[in-house]
Amino acid sequence: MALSDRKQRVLRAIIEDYVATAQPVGSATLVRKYRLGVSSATVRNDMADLEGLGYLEQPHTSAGRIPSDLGYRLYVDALMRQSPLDEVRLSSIRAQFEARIREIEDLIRDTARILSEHTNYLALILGPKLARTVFRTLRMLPLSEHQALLVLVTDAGFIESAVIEIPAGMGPDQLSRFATVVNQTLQGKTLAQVADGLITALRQNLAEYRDIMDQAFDFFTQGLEPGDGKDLTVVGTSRILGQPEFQDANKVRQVLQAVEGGVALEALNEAAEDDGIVITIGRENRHPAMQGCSLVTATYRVGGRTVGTLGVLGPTRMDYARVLSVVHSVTECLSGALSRSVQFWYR
Amino acid sequence: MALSDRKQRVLRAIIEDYVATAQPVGSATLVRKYRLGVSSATVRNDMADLEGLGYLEQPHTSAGRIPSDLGYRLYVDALMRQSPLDEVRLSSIRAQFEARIREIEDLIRDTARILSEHTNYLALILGPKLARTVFRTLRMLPLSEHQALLVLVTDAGFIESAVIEIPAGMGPDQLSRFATVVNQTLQGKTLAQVADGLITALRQNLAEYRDIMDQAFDFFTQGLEPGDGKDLTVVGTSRILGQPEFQDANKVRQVLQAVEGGVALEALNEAAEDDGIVITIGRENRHPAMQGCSLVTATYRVGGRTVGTLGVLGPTRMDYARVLSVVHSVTECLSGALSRSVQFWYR
DNA sequence: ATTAGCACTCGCCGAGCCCGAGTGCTACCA
DNA sequence: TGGTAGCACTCGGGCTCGGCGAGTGCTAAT
Repeated sequence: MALSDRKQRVLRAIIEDYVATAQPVGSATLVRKYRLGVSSATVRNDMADLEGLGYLEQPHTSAGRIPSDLGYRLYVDALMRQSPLDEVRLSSIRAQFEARIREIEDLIRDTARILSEHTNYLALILGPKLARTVFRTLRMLPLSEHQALLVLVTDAGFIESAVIEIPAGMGPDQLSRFATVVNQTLQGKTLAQVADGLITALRQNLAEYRDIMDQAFDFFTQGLEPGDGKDLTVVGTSRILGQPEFQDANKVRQVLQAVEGGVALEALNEAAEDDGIVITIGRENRHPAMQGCSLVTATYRVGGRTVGTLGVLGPTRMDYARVLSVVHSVTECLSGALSRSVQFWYR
Repeated sequence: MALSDRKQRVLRAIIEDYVATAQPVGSATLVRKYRLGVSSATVRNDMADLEGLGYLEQPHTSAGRIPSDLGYRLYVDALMRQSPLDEVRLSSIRAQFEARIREIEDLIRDTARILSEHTNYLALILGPKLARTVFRTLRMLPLSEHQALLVLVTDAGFIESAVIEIPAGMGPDQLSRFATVVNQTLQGKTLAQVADGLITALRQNLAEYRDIMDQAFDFFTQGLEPGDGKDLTVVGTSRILGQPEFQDANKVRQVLQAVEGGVALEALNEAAEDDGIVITIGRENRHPAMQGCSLVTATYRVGGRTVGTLGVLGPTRMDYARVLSVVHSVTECLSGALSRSVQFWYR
C-alpha cells in the first residue's frame, strides 16, 4: 500500500528537519515548524505508523524520531524535491571551471576541492581511467644517447610519459621503426585490449626489440592497472570534522582508515559500472566503518565516453538534495572541461 | 647556571614519560619507573626548581608536571639521546625505497606514506622545486598538425611537459629552429634565472615567434611559481586522530584547516632556507592553531643540491628522538632514490 | 643535601536528583 | 472513521554533591 499523502509529507518533513538539525524530531516541533495543518497527536499517529513500516527509528523511548536507512532510501527515491542549485552557487561552480586550461592533475584536484567546498563533505575523485580510452599514438623522444621519453597519446587527449633506457646498439632509425610497428599494431585499440593480450603478442613479434619492448610493456601495464589508490584524490577531511556525527575522533579515524585502505576506491569502481548517479545509504555500504555514511557517486565523461568516477562521502544524515545537484553540476562541468580540451585537441 | 646532572636526568625522565603516556607525571611514579636512586621528596624539590626555571608546568595544583615548550626545547637541544633507529625499522624503510624506479610523483607520495607510518604523525612533503634546478634542454614533439608536446628537462632529471598549440603557418623546421634558439639561450641557467628575466628577454628577441613564445612563457612561469599548495602532499590524517591530544575533533579541524590553508606550506618553505633538520616546538609556531603542535622539517637533495622539503607534524608531546631518526633516514633514502635516477640519467 | 612524614589540594567519578521533551493511550468530536 | 485534546508515563541530559586518590609543599629529622 502506498503511503498516504500526509504521511509522505510527514516523513519528508522529519528527514529534512533531521538533516538540518541533527536532533531527533518530535511531533510538536514538526507541526510548529512545517505547518502541516493537523495536530501533533495526528502526526504522532502517523509517526508510529511510519516507524512500524521501518522508515523511522527511535533512539530511545522518550526522544523524537530519526529516519532509518530505509527512510532515507524512500526519500531519495520518491520524496525528495530536487532543489535546482541556486544561481549564485551554480555560477560560482561554473566560474571555477572556466579558469585557464590546466593539466589534468590540477583539474582533478580543483574539482575535488570544489565538490567538498559546496557540500561540506568529503570529496573523492578517481582519475581518468586510461583503460577506457583508445590508443592513438606512441612517440619516442630521444633525450640522450641512452635515454628516450616514451609518450603515449590516447583519443581522449590524455598524455602519459615515461623515461626509458635505450638498449645499447640501438640507433635512432631502429627506434623509430620500433615505434612505427607498435603504432600500426595498436592503432584504434582500447588500452584495455592492449593490456589484455595485444601487448604480449606484440612482444613476441618484436623479439628483436626485446629490451625496449619490456620497458614499454612495463609502461603500459603500469599505467593501466587499477592503481593502488594512487589516483584517488581525497579532499575535505577538515570539513567532515565539522559534522556533528564526526565529533568522535575515533569514528572519523575508522572512516578515514577505510578510505585510505582502499574501501572508497572499491566503492567508486563499483559505482563506475553504471553511468549516472548512484547513492549508497548507510548500511547499504559493505564496509562496517562506512555504515554510518552515505556515498553519492557519479561518472564523468570525455566526449561521450565515461572515463572516471567521483563521489561525495558524508554522514548518512546527508543533505541529499543539495549533494545531488552539486554532484550533477560538477560532473557536467568536469566532463565539459575535459571534453573541451579534447575538442581543442581534435580541431 | 647549568642544570645539575640529576635535574637533567629528572627532566629527561619526565619528558620521556609524558611523551609515552600523555599523563602528567608525579614524583613517586618517576622514582619508581626510572630508578633515579633518590627519594620522591628530593625529586619533588627538583621538580619545583625546574618549574621555577620554566621547563615544567602544572596543569593544576594537585596533578603531576608536564614539560613546557621550553622544556622540550632544552630536551631536543641537549638532553635527548638520539635513538639510532632500530635495525628492523631502518631496513624496512630502506626496503620500501628499493622498489622499482618510479615516477617522481609516486615517489613523493610513497615517501609521505612511509614517513607517516613510522612516526604515527602527519607527513608533509613539498615536491622538488624546479626553480632550484638547471635548465638542460627543451624539446618539441609534434603530436598533430596543430599541437606539440613541450618537454622540459632539467639537470636533476626532472621532466615537465605540456601540450601547446602550434600557431597557424608554423612549419616543423621553424619549430625546431625556435627550440634551438631557446636551448642555446637558456643552457646552463637555473630555472630561477629563467623565470627572473631571461625568458622575458628571450620573448623580445623572438618576436617573430610571439604566439608560441607566449605559451612557452606560461609553461615556464607556471611550473615555477611556488604553487598554491598543489605540490604539497599531506598524508596521515587518520594517524594523528589516534593521538590523545587530537581526540577533540575541533582541534584537529583547526590544525587541518591551517595546513590546507597554506600554513604548512609557508612553514616548510621557511624551513627550507636552512639545510638540515629544523624543529619548531609548540608556541614557536606562528599560527595559533599550530601552537599545540611541533613540526620537524628537513630538506632533501638531488646530487648534492637541495631541491625540496619534507616534514612531520604532530602534537607538541612528540617523540622527538624517534621522529628525528625517521626524518633523517627518510630524507637520506629519498635523496638517494632521486639521485640514483639522476645518475642513471647521466650515465 | 637528602629524606620521611603529614596535612592539604583538587580533578575525576559515580550516585542521586530534577527537568522537560516527547510518547502512547483513551475519550471525545465532526 | 479519521482527527483532536488531554493526560500519565518514560527516560536521557545535566545538575549537584561527596568520596577517592594521586600528587604536592612544608617541616623536622638525619
